[in-house]
Amino acid sequence: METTDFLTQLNLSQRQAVQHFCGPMLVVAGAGSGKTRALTYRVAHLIRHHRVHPENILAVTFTNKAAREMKDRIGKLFAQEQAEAKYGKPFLALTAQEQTRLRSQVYKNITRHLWMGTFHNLCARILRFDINKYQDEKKRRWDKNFSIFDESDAQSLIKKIVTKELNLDDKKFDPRSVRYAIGNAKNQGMSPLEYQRAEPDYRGRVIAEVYGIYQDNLAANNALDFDDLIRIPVELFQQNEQILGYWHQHFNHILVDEYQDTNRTQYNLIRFLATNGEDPKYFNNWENRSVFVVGDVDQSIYSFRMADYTILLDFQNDFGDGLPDGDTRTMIKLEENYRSRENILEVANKLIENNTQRIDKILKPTRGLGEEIYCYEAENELEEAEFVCSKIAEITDLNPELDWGSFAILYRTNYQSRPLEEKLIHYDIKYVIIGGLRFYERKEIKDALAYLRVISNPADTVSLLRIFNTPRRGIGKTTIETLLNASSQMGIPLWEILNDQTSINALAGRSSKAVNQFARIIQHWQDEVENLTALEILEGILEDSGYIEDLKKQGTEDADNRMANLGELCSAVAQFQEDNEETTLESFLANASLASDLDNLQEGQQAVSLMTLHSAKGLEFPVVFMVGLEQGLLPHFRSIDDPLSLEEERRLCYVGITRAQEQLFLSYATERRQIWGVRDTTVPSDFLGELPADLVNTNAMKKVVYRSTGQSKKTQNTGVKKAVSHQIKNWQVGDKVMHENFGVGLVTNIFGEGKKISLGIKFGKSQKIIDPKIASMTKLN
DNA sequence: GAGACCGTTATTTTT
DNA sequence: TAACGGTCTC
Repeated sequence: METTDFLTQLNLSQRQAVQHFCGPMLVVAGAGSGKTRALTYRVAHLIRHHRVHPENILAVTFTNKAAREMKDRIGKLFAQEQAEAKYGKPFLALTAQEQTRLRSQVYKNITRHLWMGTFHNLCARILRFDINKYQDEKKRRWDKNFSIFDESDAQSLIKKIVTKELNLDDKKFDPRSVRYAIGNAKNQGMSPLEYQRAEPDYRGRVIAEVYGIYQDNLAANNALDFDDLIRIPVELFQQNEQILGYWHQHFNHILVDEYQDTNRTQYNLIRFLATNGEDPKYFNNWENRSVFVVGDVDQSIYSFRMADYTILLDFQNDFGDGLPDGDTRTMIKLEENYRSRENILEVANKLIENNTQRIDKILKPTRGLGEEIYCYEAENELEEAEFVCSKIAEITDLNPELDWGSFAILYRTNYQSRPLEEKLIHYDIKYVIIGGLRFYERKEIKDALAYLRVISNPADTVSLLRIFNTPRRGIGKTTIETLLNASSQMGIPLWEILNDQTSINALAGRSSKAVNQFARIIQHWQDEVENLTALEILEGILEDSGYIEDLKKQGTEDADNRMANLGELCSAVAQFQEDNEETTLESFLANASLASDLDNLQEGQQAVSLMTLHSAKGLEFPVVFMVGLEQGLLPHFRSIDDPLSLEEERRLCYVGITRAQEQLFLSYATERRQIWGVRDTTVPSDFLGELPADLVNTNAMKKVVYRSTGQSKKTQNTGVKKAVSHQIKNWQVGDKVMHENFGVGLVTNIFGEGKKISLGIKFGKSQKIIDPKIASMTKLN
């Protein structure tokens, strides 16, 4: 339990960080160096020692989970302190009732007032106050009930614009890359018009046009996407000195965690708030004011989301005194690692040394040497999964104190979870998947939220269309088209038409009864929005809309599953209401769109955690398995040719390694199911070669029990497979191939043997002779 | 208006 | 391989 005089529990650098009061400060914090602790204690120290009001502290975390945990820890610190002040004994010695009383008091007086959350969360909060004062270059406006569109909402909206509204070829203007370009523009603070000026060629003009229509659509739906949540406050601050002044005054102390993963817009937001819009170089009014950022360039893994670690590298020149490491008063390095065993750290240190883009820093061990690090070569991804499972079983047998919650399996891409799941089930090991198909992206959850959104924000036509005929209530394409047509010609949201019975009767023809009934249900719950809690509305609308009944009627396993998920959603709403002492629909919705799957990761759940390396950032586990260490997977093939992207892949690997406290297992498969169910041979990751050979045991691991899955695979050359298997395939007449230029073909002849083999292949009508070592061609099964 | 069927196409990472 | 979207039929 953490005691009140927390300063004594810190090392010198940590203490310096915690005691920092005013002015800028950069904390360079390596993995496992106790930076969360430093952040937590500093917030507590500001409140307790410097008498800063919690309301005046803005703390940005990378996930909601991190924010919740930090609030929780701060709450505990104060509860402890007050237990001693009031009752003269430690918190845990109080009765349960006294404990609850104290904790809710601390919540009411302190933690509740902190502005602590992700950029998106905090900005959404700011916008609920001020978005009605914003209008963009085309006079588009929003009001405080705005919906937040997630990535898939945004994507399908853009697809609709590209294919339906502009009649463009979605091969040439792939909605995903268009979305990416728009996101890019937004994160550089560019409006559609500015983008058009910056990219005047044909493609740029088209994208600018899509961007403009996209913003029209968002505004018409009273909706924002993730990027807008941050971009709009920044623009608002630029436009309006008074609003900026207000928030600048409000947030005296700004803390940012994971600063290496902020992007330009987020940086601008911080800069505006900290210096009231002035150039940080010349800003010197730091009285009662600070910017305190914590980060680690070696763990910057979000450049695909426009994160830019040079923002961290520039901090010293930007806000700081710019002095060299020895003399500076605006930078502290935390290098002692309290998490991992020495050999794990050494492997991590050696790996990351290969990167050029860094601040010089090593992880210093404090915990002594640990178990040997193993690297296992599997034949394929199923056997790799087999290895992981049998190791978990073996380790839990030998160490009764470890439960399944002590293990994590980390991979590069979500689809790698499948074979692992299969084997975990086979071994009867309990597991949780973090990420993948996220809870809030499931169909039934999105449907339920769409109902809630329409109730809260009737202008949200995207959500309205989602549920209009879900469950089936006999409203078809023609009816919807007629109604939509009317709404666009009159320039009003679809709901305005549905809200009026006469309009429905005039337009909907045969379906008017069904449409009217639907409209009445929505109206009913809209009327109750002020009187009822979010939970009551959710349960009511699920029943009223016939959604639950429809699922019950189906009676399939899938439908049962969906019902269970809806039940879980109800519990989530209940939980939210309890945690936040806030029961309005509006506040729940604001939160739900931004919730991530990581939020569901509960400690002490006694299940093995499966997640991507990205999701694993900030977490730690006694035993870590990193699977799929192959060229093309880690590093991912899309990053392999670009040196800077390759460095990011290396950081990703580094993040994975540094999650392990006691023991680390690495593995790769020599043959892997790739795309379209086609098997292919693989090459071990280059990163493995960068690890110190004397610390990683690559032998000794083959004797894992292999539980046969049915087909016995006979490979002739197991011993040398690693070196040559990606070059030599055993070709036979009748093999099918996929050729990059000629498509699918059938092997009809084989000429020569061994390395000098050539193949006669029939592609449709034409016959060709091809050297398989040179051709870009893969063998199909 | 609903459901079946077939062909196409996609896998990086996430707030 | 699997999931999705478009088309066709009743």
